[in-house]
Amino acid sequence: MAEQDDGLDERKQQILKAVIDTYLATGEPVGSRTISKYTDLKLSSATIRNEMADLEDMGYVIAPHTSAGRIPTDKGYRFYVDRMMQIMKENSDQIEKKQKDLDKREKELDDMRKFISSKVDKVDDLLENVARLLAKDTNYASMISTPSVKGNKLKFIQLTKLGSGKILLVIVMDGNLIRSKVVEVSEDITQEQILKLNLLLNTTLNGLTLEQMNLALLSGLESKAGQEHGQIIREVMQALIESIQNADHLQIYTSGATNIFKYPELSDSTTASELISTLEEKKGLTSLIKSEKDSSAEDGITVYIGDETPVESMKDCSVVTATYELHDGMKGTIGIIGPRRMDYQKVVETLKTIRTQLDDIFKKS
Amino acid sequence: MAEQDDGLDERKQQILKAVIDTYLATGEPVGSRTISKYTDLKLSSATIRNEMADLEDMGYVIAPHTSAGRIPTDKGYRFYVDRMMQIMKENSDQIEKKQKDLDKREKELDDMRKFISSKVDKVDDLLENVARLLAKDTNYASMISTPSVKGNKLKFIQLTKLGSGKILLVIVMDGNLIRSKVVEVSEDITQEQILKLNLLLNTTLNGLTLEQMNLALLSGLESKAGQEHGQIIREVMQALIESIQNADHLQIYTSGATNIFKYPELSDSTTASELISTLEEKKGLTSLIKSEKDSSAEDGITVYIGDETPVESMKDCSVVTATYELHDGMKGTIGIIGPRRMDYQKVVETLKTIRTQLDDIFKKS
DNA sequence: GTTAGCACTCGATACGTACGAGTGCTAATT
DNA sequence: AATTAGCACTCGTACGTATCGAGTGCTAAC
Repeated sequence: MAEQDDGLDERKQQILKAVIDTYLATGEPVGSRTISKYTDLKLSSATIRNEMADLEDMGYVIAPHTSAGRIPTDKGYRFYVDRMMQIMKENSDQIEKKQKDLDKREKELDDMRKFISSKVDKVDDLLENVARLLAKDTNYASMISTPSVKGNKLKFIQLTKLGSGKILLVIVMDGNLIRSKVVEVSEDITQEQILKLNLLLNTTLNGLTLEQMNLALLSGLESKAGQEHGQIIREVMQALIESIQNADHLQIYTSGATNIFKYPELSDSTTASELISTLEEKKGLTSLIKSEKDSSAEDGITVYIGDETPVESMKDCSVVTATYELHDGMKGTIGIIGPRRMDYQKVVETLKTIRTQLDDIFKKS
Repeated sequence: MAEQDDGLDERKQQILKAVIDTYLATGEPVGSRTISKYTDLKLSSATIRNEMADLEDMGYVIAPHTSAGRIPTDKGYRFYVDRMMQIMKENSDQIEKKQKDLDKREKELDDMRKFISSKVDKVDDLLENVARLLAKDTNYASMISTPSVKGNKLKFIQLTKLGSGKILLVIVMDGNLIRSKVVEVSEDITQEQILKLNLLLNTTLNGLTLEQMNLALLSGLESKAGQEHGQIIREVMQALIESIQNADHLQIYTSGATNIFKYPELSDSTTASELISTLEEKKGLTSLIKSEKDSSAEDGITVYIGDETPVESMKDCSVVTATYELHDGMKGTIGIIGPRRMDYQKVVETLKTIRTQLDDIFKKS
């Protein structure tokens, strides 16, 4: 019965786990008698009561009122999750999935493959669908961000004269991401000017990432081109710069916001309203998106419990996020938003699976 | 005191209007005494009571329980709205807006102009913003659909060789709508083949609407091109056909879903959940989008009250829709979803204003 | 160290009462 | 004949009280 690092002996840990497990399942405060029967450790309710009193003193559980069972505190959840993650990591090699789950996942994978092959060019639709899938599968709310394309290499730029004063600007990046725009210029541009400009742009910029095309380089290019071709060129370049800067437009898709009504503790009118609002507006979600190097969680999965979340309106929720990678450094974020008493195990597993699938998909294309 | 067409004499109409007006304002059943004081018609509560009893018999109002005031029925609302719309139409010429409103609207208009001029190419963003504006302004939920582009004329098609086996396809339509896609072909295509194909496509298709580019024409073109250029061409054409058919992808933006929590009668957990779900999923909203010629409402404004709505989950709501026009025949739909007791007058006016602004904006571009 | 037993707490539920807004009806008034 | 005053009645809401039971903390026994 050695004391653990957290000051919880083995038995306390088991009891805490039992409390959390049953609370996750039922959503109601769990009493000593329940634990006494539920667990395989042969202990009477009285003993459990004593241990639970200790756990309460240590801040892992709390009793909503005197004569109720205990529910986990954030600290309790945190301990539970950390332990779970550690165990998952240790077992990650010898994970042998249950066949049932495998079949289900395989079906989902198929669905996605089918979908993606039908509309390869529509990354947006894909992500939206993934969000939907996630929400449906987990019964929580989901979000997914478009991967950053800042690190994406430019493949091809093309200017085409459209009509008088109008130029079509098309940018193609690695992974076949396309951005296009019609640029209005004040004076007419000749066919030769366009051809020259095309050549200049492609030779100078080809293979560079959007990041590398910093303002200095571009405006240097602008003045260089300007010397040769005058005012109109400057306008085109200006539009190009804008386009490139806008190309990285971060977008977030959400789904299953109404799933939160499945959890009474979140169904309260104002809580729900705020929550759904943030999911609808999307702006508030950016703080959930992983920064470049999130060294703390090397596997890219982060769990925020209750107050830990950076999003104000999610104080009563837990949030699990994972990152997926397009290729080197181009990360997107997937997130699940649910009640504190979410099925962390399942969510983490699901996120891992989906992440892998996304990685595969993007690697292929 | 002549009997009106609806069997409601002038006084009953006034009382009905008074009931609805105050109910719209307060959201609570209104009693006879309130009316007696509120209106300018000098009548005692007893008289009002008698009249209200009549109105109840005729089905215009209903008492939620014996000792409560009356609330309007759908029939009552319908009468009210019809009358309002008629009056608005009659007065449409001599509408002199209150300066306050004008200022406010003008500010909104400015906001939109500013926004639109900054990102002319992003129709999507514009519409999303309009939805947001509407929701914020009215305190109801809003939706807006992208205008159909089936009637849009093709301005320009361009194929460009990207790399081995990859061709960039760009379609530019009237109003500078751009669709682009990367097409993968099994064999390489030569530069000359591409040039020829470009010429063929532009000469044949230029100026046609997407509608006119029916399958027959395109597949005719396909076989014609195919004779000259072989298998690869067929693949390109196939992609083109797909692109054109997908170009008209109807999209719906919604905003302010959480506004419904401002109305207790909709805040019930399941009602709200269903409602927000439909707004989130968007699919169910297509039935609100106006068909080609909705002759019944010549001004393009339609009011659905309660059960009248075609959307199942909105049985407890009222929905007001308006159409805006890009140009001939290219219509989009704007909609407001709120409680039965919505401020119909304000909503209709707001929709009319926004519609006009949208029309202006699209005519200009 | 564990457990049985017991008094105690407190939320949930049910029920009774008081209150008041609003009605319908009748009789008086204009 | 239409309007109004008056009054008994209805019913939802608020509130206080009683009961119940799940679960606790504590003490004493094992």
